[in-house]
Amino acid sequence: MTDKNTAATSSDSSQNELHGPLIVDVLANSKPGDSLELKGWVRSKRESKAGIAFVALHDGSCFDALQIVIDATLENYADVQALSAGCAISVEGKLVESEGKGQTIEMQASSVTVIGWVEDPETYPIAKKRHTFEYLRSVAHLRPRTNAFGAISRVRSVLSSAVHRYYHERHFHWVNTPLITTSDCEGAGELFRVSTLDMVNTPRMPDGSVDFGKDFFGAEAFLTVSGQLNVESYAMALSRVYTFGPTFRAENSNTSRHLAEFWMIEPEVAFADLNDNAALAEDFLKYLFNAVLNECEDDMAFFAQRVDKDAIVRLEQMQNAEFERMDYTDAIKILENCKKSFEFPVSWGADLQSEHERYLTEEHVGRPVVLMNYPKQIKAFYMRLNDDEKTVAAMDVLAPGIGEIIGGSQREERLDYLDKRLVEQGLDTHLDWYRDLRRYGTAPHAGFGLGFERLVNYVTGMENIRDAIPFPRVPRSAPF
RNA sequence: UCCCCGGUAGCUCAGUCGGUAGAGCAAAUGACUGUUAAUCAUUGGGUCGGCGGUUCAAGUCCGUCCCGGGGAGCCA
Repeated sequence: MTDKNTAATSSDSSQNELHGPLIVDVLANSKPGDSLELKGWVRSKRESKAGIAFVALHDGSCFDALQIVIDATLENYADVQALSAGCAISVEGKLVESEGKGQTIEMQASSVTVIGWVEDPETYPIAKKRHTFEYLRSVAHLRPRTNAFGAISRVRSVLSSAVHRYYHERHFHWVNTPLITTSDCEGAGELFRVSTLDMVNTPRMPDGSVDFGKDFFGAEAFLTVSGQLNVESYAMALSRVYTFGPTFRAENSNTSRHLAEFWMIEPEVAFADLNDNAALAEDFLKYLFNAVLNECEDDMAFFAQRVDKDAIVRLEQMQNAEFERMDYTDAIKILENCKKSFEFPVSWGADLQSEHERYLTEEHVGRPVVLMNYPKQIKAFYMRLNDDEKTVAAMDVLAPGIGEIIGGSQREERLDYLDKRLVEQGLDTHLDWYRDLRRYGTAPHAGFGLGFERLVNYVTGMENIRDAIPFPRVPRSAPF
């Protein structure tokens, strides 16, 4: 489809040829005296009836709006007077140094064209006032027009780009694992069924059970809960790989940290052990934080001012701090010996509760903690059994304020050990293809999963994961 | 799924002892020659989440359902 004659390939500023410059370009590159045309939406309008109107024009390309100064002598000034928040307009004019205090540069308009009116300013859901995040969730199709959701969107996009850049620079290859799977044992959570069967007249087997052989894939199918098993097969050929895509869990989880549809990043590295895995997780997170600090200065300043005053400091301090690495067994000792009284008991062999994780990362250490080597009975079948035969080479990265942000492990590469775990978990009749990876040139390998929305929240200081994804899907709610 | 809290104007909330509703913001209109969440004045705006019950009378009390928030479990 590429064509050397298209405009996009004939210029080094191709983005500008779509419809004139964006405000981000103007603020970075233009100077007083330049004439240009801008298109965007009205954030606010202040006017002095006797002769002048100020419109804050926003196009989402950056945090800032550009102030447009409009003289009453303009022939369609009545239109300008009728503008309200949300109107789409096109403005031609000349950049001038601002006489006002809030900005250094502004545009003196020579013409203003209204592209789209707001039909009823009083009921426009994004009125020129503060709104709660809770309310904005109910107008998720309009909330990107606010400062906060504009900023979240740009940070999310920059993070996503940095994820790919980080791995690309280190010769990891992006593998697009399937979203539909017929294996019901990927090891995490409840699954969403994918089916084209008639739910009213369902085909049945003689014993009355559903005949999934007649279903679209000829077998029971689900939305994936993880791309890990699939991406392991590519790690066993391309050495360094990662997935980055949507994931689905049909858990009835009603918390500020869970979504039914979320994005996950899962690197998988051949010939790596658990320590390599922990080092990768730490280096990766630091790279992402650094990217946001460098590329989203204005957006981060907004979060620090309006959402979480520590938003920037937290990421800056991370650059120098080593993540604390701690064995599960040592963590249990710390929890048992600390004076704090917990609601749930602490004992070796039990999974840590939220309150325990929070104590470790927030109070005991005060920065991210990598917890390693968990009891095998509380972890998944694919995690590598340690020499003590009691623990597996698993790790969780816990972050202050957000809890588990990464979960990963060194994988069991020895077929006999893997088979033993599969039998223990009653999965031995499945996953022959996964066993093949251990039969043909097996090798140590390790990887982890990073919840992308949890990362977005950690970076921005936002508290509810429903605000970290454009259109959140949670139990009993998938509007838009 | 469990435990708490909530649902009243476009938004955020108040509403006393049960007696048919109020504020701020937003909006509209007007005033002001440079505003910055402009300011000042005026005006309009209500199925009090749904259903049922108690009562002469319910926003208010009772039951139930729905929706939202916080926390827990599960996890990323």
